[in-house]
Amino acid sequence: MPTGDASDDAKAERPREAVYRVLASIPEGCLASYGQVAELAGLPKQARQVGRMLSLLPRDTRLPWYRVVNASGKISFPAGSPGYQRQLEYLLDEGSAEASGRLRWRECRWRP
DNA sequence: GTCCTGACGAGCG
DNA sequence: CCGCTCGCCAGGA
Repeated sequence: MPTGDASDDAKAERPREAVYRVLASIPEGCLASYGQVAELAGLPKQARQVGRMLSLLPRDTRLPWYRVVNASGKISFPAGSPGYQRQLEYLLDEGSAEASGRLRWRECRWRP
């Protein structure tokens, strides 16, 4: 076999799994930034990749995607959009946000 | 192959 | 605090 592309497939799925793992490890009541998740997943400087993966998650996923916000400490959906509303709901539920929509940032360190 | 887009982030004025 | 630019990288047209 002239090429070792079989390992490429496995390689392509590694980042995805790593992100899911980190995502699932975010403690309830905490918030993490895309960049933080990317770094913990071994993908430094690739916050956008994390965002893209989250956008591909099925609606019925059990992963706490809503605990991920941007580095400004805000929801990365346009205010008022469906995604924004949904995420805000979850965060209100966990006490990570106020009714006004303002998020309560907490410096959370955890072990993935 | 190139060009544009995107649930981002840091830097600068 | 706001808006703009550039860097990063995967996907789709």
